[in-house]
Amino acid sequence: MTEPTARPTRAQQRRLTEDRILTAARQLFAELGYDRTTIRAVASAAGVDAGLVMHYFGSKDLLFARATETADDLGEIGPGGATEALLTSLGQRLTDEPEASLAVLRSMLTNADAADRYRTAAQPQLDQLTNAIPAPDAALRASLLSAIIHGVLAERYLLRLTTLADASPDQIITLLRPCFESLTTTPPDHPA
Amino acid sequence: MTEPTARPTRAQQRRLTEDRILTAARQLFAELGYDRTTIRAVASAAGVDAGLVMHYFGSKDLLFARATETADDLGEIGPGGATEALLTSLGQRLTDEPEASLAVLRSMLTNADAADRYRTAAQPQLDQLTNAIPAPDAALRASLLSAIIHGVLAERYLLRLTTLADASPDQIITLLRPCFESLTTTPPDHPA
DNA sequence: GCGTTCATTCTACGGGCGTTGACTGATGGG
DNA sequence: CCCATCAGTCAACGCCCGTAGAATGAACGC
Repeated sequence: MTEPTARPTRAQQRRLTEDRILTAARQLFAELGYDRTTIRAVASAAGVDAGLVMHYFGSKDLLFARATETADDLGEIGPGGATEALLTSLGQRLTDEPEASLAVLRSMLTNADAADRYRTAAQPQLDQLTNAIPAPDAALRASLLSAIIHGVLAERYLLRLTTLADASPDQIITLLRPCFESLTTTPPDHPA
Repeated sequence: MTEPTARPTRAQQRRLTEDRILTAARQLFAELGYDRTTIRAVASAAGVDAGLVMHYFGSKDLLFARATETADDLGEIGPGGATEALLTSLGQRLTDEPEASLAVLRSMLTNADAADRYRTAAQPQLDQLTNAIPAPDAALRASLLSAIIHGVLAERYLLRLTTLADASPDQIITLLRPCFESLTTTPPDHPA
């Protein structure tokens, strides 16, 4: 009987190496942004040669696309449940921010392709959110909510405004709840 | 009598050229961010040689610092007037966003040095805002307000999320007012 | 066992970058 | 009128980047 951990098959090895590369890439893209992240740096962080990264991923752009593939979903949004769905999602992203999400966030701003890719990927979620908001300007409200969430994440993780970086997710969520509520619900009509 | 527009003195000429360079730099930094903006591109947009830009500004970093010098002030904030002060300032920036401000916004999110410089520059305003908020967690509230504003500006001008890019300042401000109010005022106590 | 596939490395290229310093020619003060 | 000053150009540097392709040696199918 062969040791189970003995020698990885070639396919396993390949998958392992690709994963190491992707992990390193996510970390560096998140930390430095697209431009300042070099293939050589990714390779060396993953303990391989730059040529291998090219061989496996084809180009820096493709590596970036693979590294930032992400499927953060809001899940089902019941009617009126938009606020809680958003707060839950935000809470998660404030607790353990996945590197990939940060990489997207940072790189959207420097890489036009990343921005496009993000726009396309985020549209369904934005639509879903829009549908959950009972207001004529639901689409704009949804955009504002998205902007607020990104703003908070950006200042916490990218800009590292200390007050915001040190705050607990609970504090932030408590303060933001009324905000989200006012945007997800139409105020009772009382004209002029 | 000499023609007033005849021949600019050497000092005038210098000032004019520096201005052309700074304008071009602001535009490019805002559009492309720090890394993708090259001195050569700035120079050619200003109609001069790259060497001249170095000669006048010393380095790319210094050029960036000069191009993004900005003094957007909130003005005096009376007690309880924080919401209106913020909305007014936001309204202005939604109407005619100056290039310099966009350059800062884009670059601070993608360049660590720019982020540092911004943090320092913005601290006084953040403090001012903090002092205008009557709550124990005023500092965090101020940070959140700043995050919201930046989030909205970023998605409107940098990411160009269409819904947000097309909306009128008034619409945005109307939707955001309750948000700002909930963050600048402590809700009436009603424990447990 | 053998030939092939494939993970991985090495070397090298062309290009663009920030930056430098020598150069040129107009300007302007004494 | 002359000479120092200064706006502005030009060519070159060293560096690092993304990328290509040949070389190597172990893993694997037959």
